[in-house]
Amino acid sequence: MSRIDKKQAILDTALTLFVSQGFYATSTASIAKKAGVATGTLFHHFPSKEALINHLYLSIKQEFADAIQSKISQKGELKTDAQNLWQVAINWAMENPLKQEFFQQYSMSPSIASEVRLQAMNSILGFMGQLIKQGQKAGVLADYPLSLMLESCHGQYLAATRYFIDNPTSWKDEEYKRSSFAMFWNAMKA
Amino acid sequence: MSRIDKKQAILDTALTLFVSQGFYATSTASIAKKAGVATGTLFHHFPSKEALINHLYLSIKQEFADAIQSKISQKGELKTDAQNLWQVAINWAMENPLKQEFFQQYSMSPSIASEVRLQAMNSILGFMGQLIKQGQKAGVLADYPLSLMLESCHGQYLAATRYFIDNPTSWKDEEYKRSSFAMFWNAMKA
Amino acid sequence: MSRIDKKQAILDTALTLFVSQGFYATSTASIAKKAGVATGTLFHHFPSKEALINHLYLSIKQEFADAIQSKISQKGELKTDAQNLWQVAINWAMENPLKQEFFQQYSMSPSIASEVRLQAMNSILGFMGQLIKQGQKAGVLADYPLSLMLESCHGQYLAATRYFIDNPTSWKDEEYKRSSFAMFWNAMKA
Amino acid sequence: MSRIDKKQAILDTALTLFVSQGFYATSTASIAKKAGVATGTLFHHFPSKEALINHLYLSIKQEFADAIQSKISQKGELKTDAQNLWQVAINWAMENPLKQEFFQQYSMSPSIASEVRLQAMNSILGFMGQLIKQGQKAGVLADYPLSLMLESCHGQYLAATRYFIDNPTSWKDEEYKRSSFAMFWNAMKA
DNA sequence: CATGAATGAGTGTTCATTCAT
DNA sequence: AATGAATGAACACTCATTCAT
Repeated sequence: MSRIDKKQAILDTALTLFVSQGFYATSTASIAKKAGVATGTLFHHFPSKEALINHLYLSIKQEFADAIQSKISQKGELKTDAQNLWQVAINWAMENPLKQEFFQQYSMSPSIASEVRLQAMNSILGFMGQLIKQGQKAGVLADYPLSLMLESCHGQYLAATRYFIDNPTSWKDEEYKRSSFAMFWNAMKA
Repeated sequence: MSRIDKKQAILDTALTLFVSQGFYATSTASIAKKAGVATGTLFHHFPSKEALINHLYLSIKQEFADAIQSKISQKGELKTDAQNLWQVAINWAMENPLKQEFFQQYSMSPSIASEVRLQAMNSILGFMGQLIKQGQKAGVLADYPLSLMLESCHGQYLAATRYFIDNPTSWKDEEYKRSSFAMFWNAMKA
Repeated sequence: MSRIDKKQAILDTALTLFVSQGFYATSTASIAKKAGVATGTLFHHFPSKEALINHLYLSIKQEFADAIQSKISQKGELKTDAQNLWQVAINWAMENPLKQEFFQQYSMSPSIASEVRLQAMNSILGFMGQLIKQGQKAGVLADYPLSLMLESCHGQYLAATRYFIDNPTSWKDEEYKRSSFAMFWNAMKA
Repeated sequence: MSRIDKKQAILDTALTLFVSQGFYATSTASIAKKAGVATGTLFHHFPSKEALINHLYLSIKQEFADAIQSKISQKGELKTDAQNLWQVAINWAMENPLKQEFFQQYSMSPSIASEVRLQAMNSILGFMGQLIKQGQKAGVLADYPLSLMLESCHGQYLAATRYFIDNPTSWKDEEYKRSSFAMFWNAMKA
């Protein structure tokens, strides 16, 4: 196993254990053991357990942002774009349930340094903010305060993924898919 | 200080410390000290630290449910009722920011036994479920799957309180108040 | 074993182990085990290993100062007083070889906080300083700079106890006893 | 940087760090880093951390012995020779404060193997022993037991250098210089 | 020779919990 | 019921040392 493999093995194992047992109930020793490395190796790559979870948080947020932005295109028809975005975002969650679960658990938790949380939030919200402003200019979206809309979007997304991850078959059901987008869209439309 | 006072002091202090430092970063000794009781006393009232936070969770959820249900009345006009409900619910959060923050942090956290979480959830959602079903029968609310709507409601509520607790002055601003309800209502309306 | 007994057992054991193995080679666990208490108990009485050795250092210095000052009397004839002082001080060292060894090892070591070292030093040196000044005024002692004389006294005392502890039978030999005092006294006399 | 340069860099850095932080508080990694070499390199030159400090101790003792012996000459007048010796020895300490401080800290510490300490001691004391014996034969020095006098000399030297290193300007003051030698000499003279 | 990633035994310290008073 | 000293398992983290490159 190469250097990079070891680092990745630590990150992967940490993700699994943090989600299934929680941050504090997961000892660094157990991460190292399950990842197949020595305890010291974990601390060779990450200066502390805190640094490990922060790194995990940021890298997953980045991975999510990259996945979304690479797959959506703006063709002009905003509702279609939004529908596409919603589908891609929830698809990502369905394909990465562990990572999504990680967000659900740690987005509000004091285990993640608040500055890290902010930094991650802004990278995504900047992008969403642009979209919403465009929609408002075009008269398609309601003129609610931007920051409130962003928080609402985020809340709806968390709620929808929570639901579909707990009930994965529903995501294959067109009625559920359509309903979830409808609630998301109607909340914001003009 | 009487028995009951001591028990309450422990609960109050635990709430404050769990929210500001997190469950695992808060030692039972520090709770006892700040509450002005001996370390052993905490364990006379609660068999374990886990039992303490579970008790806290359930009692706050109950307090919330009581506060809501005592203040809303169903006059027949569903939208007005909903508006009233939304306002009452967010008011409660604004008046009890520590308790609301506690929900935000622990609703998704493995610190709370999942059965306790479910139990608390159902007591509130049962009530909400009734309201939504009525609205659908009356043709005022859209016919989306009930469980999905409940999750969405919950998500919107969490998002809104998150926002207003972070920006308390906005809750005095009619535009923000109206906007937040509009998003909540439009998401669900027929 | 009572509370105080446990604390004392910890101090006694720490003294023995610190002297025989050194501060860093002595684990807190080994101190606790040999003292017959749990590891946590050590930290119940001393907030840290550092605090333990500092406490040890100060309490032994105090014990030495008390022992000396209780046994010497100033009759006016300074040389006789000095001889008495020298004998009492070395006797103390011979009767407390562990404590003397502790000084030898830790008086110069960075294991003891420098402020603690200073504090201890001053309590003894204040007393010695008085004696020397009296001797100078009486014309019995040479008019060397006081601080230099104090350092020299200390050095002679450390050297003598080092020697007699390594060669305990010599302390019963009048020639050695007389010689050691002669060097001490002649160094300072007018 | 050549092999020898690297080895010297390691020794120099080790000296600095051992003195300023203590042996156990100085990690081999920190020595290597500050010396500008890899961690493994340190272990190419010294089989262990222990070996490193022992080497350091012996080489500095040797350096001291060489410096002293190269600069003193025995002209016959013992007091003058002694004065010269005292001055040269303290001068060396003043010019090599780090190395002197190293002795102060480690001469009594268990960090240095006791056999190494003895070996170093004897190389110097052998030389001093000769001088004292000559002085006694010539009737200039008192007939105290030799081993006791050697220990006393050493103690006075340590005390004097401690003082002058802490108060470097005093060493330029003739009064202090004269006083320190006077105490040293009077202690031993016949 | 030189490197630095990897190792894993060992450390100081914490803390939920117990129990004699 | 209330206390707080005592417990000891568990933890995050360190570090001298090794060895493949």
